[in-house]
Amino acid sequence: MSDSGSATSVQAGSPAQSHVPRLGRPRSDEAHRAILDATRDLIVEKGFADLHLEHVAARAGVGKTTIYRRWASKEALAIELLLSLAAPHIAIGETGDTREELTAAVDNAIDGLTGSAFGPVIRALLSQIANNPALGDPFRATVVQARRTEIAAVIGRGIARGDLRRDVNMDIATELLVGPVYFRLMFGGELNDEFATSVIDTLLQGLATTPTRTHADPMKHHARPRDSGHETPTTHN
Amino acid sequence: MSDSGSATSVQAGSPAQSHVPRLGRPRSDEAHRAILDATRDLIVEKGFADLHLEHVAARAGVGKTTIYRRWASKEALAIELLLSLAAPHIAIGETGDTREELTAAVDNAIDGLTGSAFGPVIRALLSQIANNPALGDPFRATVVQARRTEIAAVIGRGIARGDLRRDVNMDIATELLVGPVYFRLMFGGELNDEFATSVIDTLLQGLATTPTRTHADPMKHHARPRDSGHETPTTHN
DNA sequence: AGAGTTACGGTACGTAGCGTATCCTAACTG
DNA sequence: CAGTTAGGATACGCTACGTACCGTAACTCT
Repeated sequence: MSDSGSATSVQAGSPAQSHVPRLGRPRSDEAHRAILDATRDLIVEKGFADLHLEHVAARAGVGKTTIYRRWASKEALAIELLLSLAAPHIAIGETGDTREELTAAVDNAIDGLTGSAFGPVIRALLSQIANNPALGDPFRATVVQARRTEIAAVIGRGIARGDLRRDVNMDIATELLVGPVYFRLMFGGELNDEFATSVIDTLLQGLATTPTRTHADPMKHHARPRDSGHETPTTHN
Repeated sequence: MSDSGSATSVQAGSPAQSHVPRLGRPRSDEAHRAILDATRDLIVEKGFADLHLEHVAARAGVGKTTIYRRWASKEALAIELLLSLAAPHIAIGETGDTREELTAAVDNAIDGLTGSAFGPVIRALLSQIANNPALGDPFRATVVQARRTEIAAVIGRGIARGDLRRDVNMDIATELLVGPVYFRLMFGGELNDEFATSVIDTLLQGLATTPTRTHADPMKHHARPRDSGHETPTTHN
């Protein structure tokens, strides 16, 4: 198993990478793709719980052996599929308009979940991601991290433009932007443009640089929201 | 908790409720509890995918038959367990302080997920909730709906006190409050008081009555009494 | 060209959990 | 008491698991 040389635990690594011509018959890229495609289709059709490698092998037209030789488990196969599906839905273009870019962040997440196989696959793998570090860690290290970075860049640009508060917590902001999307994915609700707009509308009031020092609100959160025991911004009424 | 007799589709119902003494030997409450407890322990230990009813039966000290007589499937058993675990973490007390109550909403979610078996169980069942209507529908109809209602009440009180904008969308607000919690549950991150405070801090600026207008529906809602029409701070620097 | 090496698809195997059926016993009603 | 329903236990056929083995295919090295 010289293949596992760099592989930490889960991933098999695509054979196309190895330019070093190893001994013996090389692994078939065709089989690799066929297996991933069959896995994708079967997860979408039946869900992860009813994904059986014997069926994958049959649909992909390969032997069971070929699958087991490359992936240690159903989960390992699934995470590679998941990562390959997630990639196209991360990047956010720079338009110069902060609101547009933030909306794009939410729309990106929605599109990924509704417009491709990524949605069904991640839905099927949520529990594994949340529970199984062998599957969750690579996902967090790539997909989640990439999205956080992308959104942080958007927020950074928004701050630079003067549109957003300078003390915005990037992580919290990311979670506020994307959390509702995943909430609806799990617990029901439409995932459409109107939803994205509402999230941004509601959220921007907190992210935008606003003259919060109105008469009603005695400018509590200026730099650090945690110092000086926070009296509520709840007004007296 | 579960009611009696009316076995709709998923639920089996606890026999304790039925005051009508039906014929024959009554079902054992003791066995019922033992099964649910064993299910909880095994889900926490091994996850839903590796939950096997034969193991549940063995650990609970009952026959497999007894489980199958009461629950139609592994999922049905799991949803009853889940609902019984979720109940204690929904209600939000009325303190008169809007910020406190909103924080309580987030803390409630966090406490439920970190301080009881509910967290591990729901983590294990996320995929099922998202994918399997037999499990997801009852969950949404009870737990999710209850939380939405509770938070809507908090927001309603905040509006009445003049602390929150009158045009707040209850659903969006709920998702913004709780979504980040579930996001971290799935994708990593601390679930503690500091996190809750940050979420509220960031979010309140959007929910609190502040003289900011975003972009959509320019002024179809109530006129803004306290401030002159402010420009959108979000775009076109 | 031939030897060596590795991957291929296919098949067979023991293991494990599924969900059902069947058994006899236990508990409760009338 | 008979009638009815639930209890634990066991056995069954089914399906998928993961491994081992087969003969063949593809590639490298000498």
